[in-house]
Amino acid sequence: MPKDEKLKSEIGLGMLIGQVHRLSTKRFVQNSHKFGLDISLDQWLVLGPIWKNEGIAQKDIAEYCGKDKTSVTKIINTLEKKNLVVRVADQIDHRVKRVVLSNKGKELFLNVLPVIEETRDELRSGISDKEIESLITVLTKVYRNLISN
Amino acid sequence: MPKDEKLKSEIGLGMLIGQVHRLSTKRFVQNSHKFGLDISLDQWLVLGPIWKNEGIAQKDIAEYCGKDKTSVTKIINTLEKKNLVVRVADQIDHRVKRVVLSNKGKELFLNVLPVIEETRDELRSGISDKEIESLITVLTKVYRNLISN
DNA sequence: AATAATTGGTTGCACATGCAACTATTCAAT
DNA sequence: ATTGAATAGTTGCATGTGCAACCAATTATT
Repeated sequence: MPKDEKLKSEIGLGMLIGQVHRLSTKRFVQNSHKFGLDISLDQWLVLGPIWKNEGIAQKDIAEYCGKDKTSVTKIINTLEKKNLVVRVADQIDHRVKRVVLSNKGKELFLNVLPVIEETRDELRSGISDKEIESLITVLTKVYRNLISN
Repeated sequence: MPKDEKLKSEIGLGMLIGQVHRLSTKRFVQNSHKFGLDISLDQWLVLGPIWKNEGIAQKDIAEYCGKDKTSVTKIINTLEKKNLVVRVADQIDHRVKRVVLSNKGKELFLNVLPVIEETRDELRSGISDKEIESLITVLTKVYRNLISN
């Protein structure tokens, strides 16, 4: 009956990755609520490149956070609805839209940092740095196998 | 400009897992199309326990494949629309619905096996068994950290 | 300069997920 | 036996994803 028994016995790598992915995004949202915040992990991932690069174009956001451009469009829609970011049309190239953080967005960004920290600590609890490093190394190899489409 | 450079430099474990998860489900679907099939990875994951255990109840499917019961409900809806499975009300406990594969479902299940194999090989290409094993070991630790809610 | 190809972004459709609220049925406790 | 949990499943809402088709603006070609 213990869930990990079952998992270990009959489940492939792909499923394990799916589980961890789902559970960790869930945990992030739960933790953000504990801190009185309301943001999803994917919204956070899109906010990141905007923070680092004010006025970044949407296509660059997509590249930075590894998302499809349609996903980015839609996440920015919800960020805009929440008044966290603003879209500004580029004056030179009228196709591109540049995205800027509002004050509310900047504030939220800073407030989320402890949530990131806590979630990260929870994920890594009882796991050595060496193990995490090897995890990242191998996972990166899998990643490379996948992007070479 | 190489994507993995960017990833390695500034991206956390959570994001890496997300990337790998998304890309691998995508790859599975692409491969299923190459074999002339039309099924998603999650539909396949739900089909699995039904294959192994004809007439399994939905709540047990959820537990086997680590999904929320609402997700299972909806995936079974689409499997039923595709005529791959049938819901049968339990005659003793009128709350539970037992799910059974149709002939079409059984056929599809068998046809998907090579897709699984190919996708798996692509993911693991150039990665030693030892590395995969360590990946699974550490990922399982992360998983355990997450299920202990 | 006119046409064709490319690029940035959006929209619609189908699918998957979590949560909360809900129905219906079964089980427990008094 | 009646009332009060607990359980199995569904539904609605908000969010996120991929794909294909699309628009508008920008480059390339000739």
